[in-house]
Amino acid sequence: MGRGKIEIKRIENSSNRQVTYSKRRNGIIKKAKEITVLCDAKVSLIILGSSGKMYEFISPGTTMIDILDVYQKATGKKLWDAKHEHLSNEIDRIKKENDSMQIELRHLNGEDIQSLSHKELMLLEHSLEKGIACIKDKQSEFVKMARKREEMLEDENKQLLYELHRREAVAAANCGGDVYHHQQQQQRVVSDYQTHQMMPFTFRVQPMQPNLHGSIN
Amino acid sequence: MGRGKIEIKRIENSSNRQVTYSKRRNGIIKKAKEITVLCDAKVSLIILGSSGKMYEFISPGTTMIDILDVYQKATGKKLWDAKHEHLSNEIDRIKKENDSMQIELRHLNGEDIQSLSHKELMLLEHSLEKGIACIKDKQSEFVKMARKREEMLEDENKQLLYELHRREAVAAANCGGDVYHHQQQQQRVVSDYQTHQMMPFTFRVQPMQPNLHGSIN
DNA sequence: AACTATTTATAAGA
DNA sequence: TTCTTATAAATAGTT
Repeated sequence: MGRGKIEIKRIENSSNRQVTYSKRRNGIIKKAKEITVLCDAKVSLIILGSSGKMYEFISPGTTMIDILDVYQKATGKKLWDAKHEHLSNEIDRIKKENDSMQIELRHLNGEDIQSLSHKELMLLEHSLEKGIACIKDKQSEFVKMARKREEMLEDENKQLLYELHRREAVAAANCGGDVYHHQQQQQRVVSDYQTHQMMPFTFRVQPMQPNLHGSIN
Repeated sequence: MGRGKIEIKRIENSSNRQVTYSKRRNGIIKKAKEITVLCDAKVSLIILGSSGKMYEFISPGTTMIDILDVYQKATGKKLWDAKHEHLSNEIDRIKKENDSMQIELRHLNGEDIQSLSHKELMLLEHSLEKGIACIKDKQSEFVKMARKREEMLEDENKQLLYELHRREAVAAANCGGDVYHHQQQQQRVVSDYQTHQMMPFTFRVQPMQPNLHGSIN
């Protein structure tokens, strides 16, 4: 289809080849568009010339991925499947692990235990009791810690109370005189007064109730 | 290019469309081959008709994967990368689920509870106790079942024992005479003797101990 | 890039 | 489907 007939073999003249490439490339893409419209066909067409520039046509209404999925199924060739097989296997493996954990959790919650044997129930119970024992341990630690803090606060209160009374006595004796005379005697407790300069405050003198039911952390 | 000019729009007549599809499909594939030879081009062409059958042409000297690699780089579109990403995300998601279940399981086993607050420990303990309660329920069912079976066996034993004594008495009276005279009186129990023909056996006369610690199932 | 002679593709008919 | 053929379309070589 041209001024002369040509053999279908590589065009040796580079610029002729380039021109022919350009013309025929457009021709093919046009044909691809036409068959898409005329015949409801799905076409994927990629053309790479020696320049490296890429030309493509994908029928509207589909995607490269759709077409390649069909291609893979039809040819049995693997494009990305091989790469994904490994990931898919990984997913399966983890999902199984997941399922068995889910079952274990349900059992530990006392759900779905209809199918368990007596022996399995015994093991389960044992496990639960071990869990409770650990938690009770931990909780008694909390209680001990609370007691200790309580005792410390109580001691501190007593000392503060003592110091307060002592100062009141000194103040009464000196009647507006040198209030700070003995202030180095009780190092730890007095240090707060040095910064607060006799700010008014209240003492807790009753021991704290152990706080077992609120959050400590 | 035919007897008449046609508009480029869907061919409504189905058989015409099919014929045109077939002709043009061959035409495009021929053109693809030609441009490959004439111009050193690399072509990937996939055509899907409404029949579902796939036609393809890949320039000799290259592969679909080669061309698609270029395609991905040129377009920035993700073909298998997209799927890859999706699978990776899926794995991440499941792994997280996995981890949290693992932690929950460890907590239920009383492990790794150092970091838990008092409140969390309370919830955990409550959950464990609920689990134990469910299991104890189930176990008491087992015990009831065992009791029931035990009672049934005990009754049966009593009846068998009674029957045995009766026969011994009859045998002593008749002294080798008609042993089977009254054998229809106790239907259910006697039926076994009919098949076993006075085989020697032992009775259990003590009640069974409840079997709570072995497997019943 | 435009032109155009010619080849090629193909629409319609058999 | 396939063949035929008139005609449309593509394009090789030219400008």
